[in-house]
Amino acid sequence: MPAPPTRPKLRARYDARRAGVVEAAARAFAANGYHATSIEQLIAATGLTRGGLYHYVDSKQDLLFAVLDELMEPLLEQARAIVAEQATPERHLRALTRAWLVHVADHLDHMVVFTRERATLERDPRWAQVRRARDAFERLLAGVLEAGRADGSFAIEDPQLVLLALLGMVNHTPQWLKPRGRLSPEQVADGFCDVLLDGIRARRGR
Amino acid sequence: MPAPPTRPKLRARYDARRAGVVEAAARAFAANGYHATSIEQLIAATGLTRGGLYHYVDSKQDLLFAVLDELMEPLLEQARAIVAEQATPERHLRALTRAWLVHVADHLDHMVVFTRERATLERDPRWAQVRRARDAFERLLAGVLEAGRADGSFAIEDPQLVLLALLGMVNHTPQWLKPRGRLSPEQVADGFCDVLLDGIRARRGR
Amino acid sequence: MPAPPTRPKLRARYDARRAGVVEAAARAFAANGYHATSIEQLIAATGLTRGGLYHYVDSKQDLLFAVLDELMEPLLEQARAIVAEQATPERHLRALTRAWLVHVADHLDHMVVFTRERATLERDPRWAQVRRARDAFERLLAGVLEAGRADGSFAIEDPQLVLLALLGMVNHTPQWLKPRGRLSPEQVADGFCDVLLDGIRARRGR
Amino acid sequence: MPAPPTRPKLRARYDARRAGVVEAAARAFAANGYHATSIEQLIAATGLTRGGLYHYVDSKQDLLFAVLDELMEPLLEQARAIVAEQATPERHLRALTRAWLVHVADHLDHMVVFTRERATLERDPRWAQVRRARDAFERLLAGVLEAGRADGSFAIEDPQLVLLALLGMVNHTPQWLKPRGRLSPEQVADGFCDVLLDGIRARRGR
DNA sequence: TATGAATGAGCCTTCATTCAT
DNA sequence: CATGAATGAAGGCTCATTCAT
Repeated sequence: MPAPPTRPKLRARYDARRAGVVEAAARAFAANGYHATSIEQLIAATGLTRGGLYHYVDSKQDLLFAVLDELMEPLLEQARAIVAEQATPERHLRALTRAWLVHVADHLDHMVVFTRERATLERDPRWAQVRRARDAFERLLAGVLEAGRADGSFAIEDPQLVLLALLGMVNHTPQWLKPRGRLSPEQVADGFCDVLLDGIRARRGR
Repeated sequence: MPAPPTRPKLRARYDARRAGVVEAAARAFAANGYHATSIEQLIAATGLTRGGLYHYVDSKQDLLFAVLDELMEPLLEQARAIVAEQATPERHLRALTRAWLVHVADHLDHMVVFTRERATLERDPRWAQVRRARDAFERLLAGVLEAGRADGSFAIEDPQLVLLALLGMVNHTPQWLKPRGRLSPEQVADGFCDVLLDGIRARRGR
Repeated sequence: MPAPPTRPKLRARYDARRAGVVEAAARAFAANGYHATSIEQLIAATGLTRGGLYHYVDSKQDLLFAVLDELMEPLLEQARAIVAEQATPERHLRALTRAWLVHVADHLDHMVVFTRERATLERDPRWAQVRRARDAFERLLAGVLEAGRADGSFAIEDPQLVLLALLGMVNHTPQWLKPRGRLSPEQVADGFCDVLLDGIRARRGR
Repeated sequence: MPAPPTRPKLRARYDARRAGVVEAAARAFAANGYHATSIEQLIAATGLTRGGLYHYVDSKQDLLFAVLDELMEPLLEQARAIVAEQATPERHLRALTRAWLVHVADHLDHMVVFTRERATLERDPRWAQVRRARDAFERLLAGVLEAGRADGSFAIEDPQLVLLALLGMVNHTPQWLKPRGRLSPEQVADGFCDVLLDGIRARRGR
């Protein structure tokens, strides 16, 4: 991969093409898995030539990380903005879950790649950065749960387990959520929060 | 792969060795991913030679399905036995979740392989059988939720969403559950059921 | 095998190299048999590398069919041109046999491969096309014999048997014909026709 | 291959089984080619086990030569008996061709193997013996033609070419002759001799 | 800048044969 | 006698990547 062009006009075209490549890679990796996706398929999907692809990309692994960077960083930013606002823990929890699920729904391919290729990635130093972002996001969630416990609005026995339950619900989502399915991402988020907050046991007065 | 021996003595040894191969494959596939695991690594892990491995196995993919068969079929059998017993929906739910989580904890590698290699497998006809078992298990869970709704013990707005929430919690488990971790599989199961049934909202009288 | 280049200059070089590969394959397959010829031998014969060979060829079998396509199609074309001309059946027969034998002599390797690898090929769908060409050629020969019988110049009891006799003579030719042997292909063709037409029995007035 | 048993009773069973193996090998080699036939297929065809097969056979190549020995030696013996009898060259020629074609018809598989696997065999010292038998047979045929020329009954311009024509006709036969086809081997032999002797040109007085 | 030919290590699998039991 | 587990070299093929043009 030669250095990207510096003149703005060329740079714009370059960036657009690289984005297209990453997009195509996300789709292909999600559909067939990273290892089972060949460079050949990628050039077919992008319309580039063999050599052309390597103008925008250092290596196949580079593409994998490019996909993941599009996933975690923006979500983390949003999440930080949400918890920075003044609100009750429940409101924070609901807002975070909504933003999170919308983001997931907008990046189904990226999510699939993220959860599947952990083994592929773990040995690469760049993985640490991706993981840092994910951990930071999870800590924000944990903080909200803790805040609720502290102010008495949540009755949580094992905070870690509750966090893992929520992570499970949402991270499992890409396995079944369809872009134009019965439920919108927001509805799913609300439904999950309802379950998490109130459970499904029938009670008098509900 | 030649036909397995028929004489009982030889057959026993044969079966034991094949089981060892499948076991090693599960570990390797879970650790590195199916595609990134080479036959070379497998023979190193089993102590067999290149050709020797193919006495017990038809192909690498055969091994993948052997791993999955060990996962789904026994769980499904247990689950059927549980729901066959007379009990309240809550008891059924708790028992199912316990059995399920214990099984998952005993087959962490298998689970990791199962959730990760879907793309690898979906084109193979044997996948249909694995999927059928999984679907049957999920239908048992759905049936229990429905029974609770019918007898008024569960207040569920969207049964499918609740089922997906539970599936998410448990299927996500192999990502973090450690064999001798802080919580036993039974504790995790109980914790998940507590959350699912009662939620985390603080209420008077709890 | 990537798609062949489209720019004429590159295409020409590509075609020439592919032809060289097919040529070398014909030689090697004829000398050692298809199965006993390894890709290794082929790359040694072509000067290409392992991977380089696969730029010009899809598979070893592809090479086998490439050899056969060079054999049958051009012969069939020539044969059609010959029978299209106005002439007596004897002249047609002699012209066909000459063209045929010259073609065989120019493609000794291809012929050897063709007659030997039938079993290898018969399961491949491309074999049907090769066979169609061969059948068409044989039908042209049969037509000439029939025309001779119709116009009274040939006295044939069993046309099929005569055709098979001629086919045998010529198809057996690659087993013994040497490129610069005592007899030219034309002489062989004429000799065969003499035998076929007049036999070897001594008669008064010959 | 251990030494064959010497006690007559055991020897008989041994010989019968070995003959069965050779028979199965002939069929398999003819159908699929020598290289494409695996030992696995052979044990399936014979009902023996892997190791059992090697009680009757030294190696796969051994089998190939066993097939060919069944082919050439008996034919040569018959041919010698025929030319040893007092008769005209034409009678000799007709008798030889009949015996030959009957033998070919009874050993279609062997013939196919013989003509196809030349390349496989040529490097083996045992090939010399097979070839010697074949050459001897061809010399007998050549002798008959020569005798006819000498006594004035055959008018032959190029004896070698005529011999090659006849060899071609008959050796090509296994490509199309079916066990219970329209023509018996004897009819085919007679037809070939008719063509070879008298040709197909219409003449007054025929 | 863009091309596509070329690389060569590495992949999964097959196979004839041997030998301890 | 017979078995079938084991061998390990060799097979055909794929693939991410490089580089002369």
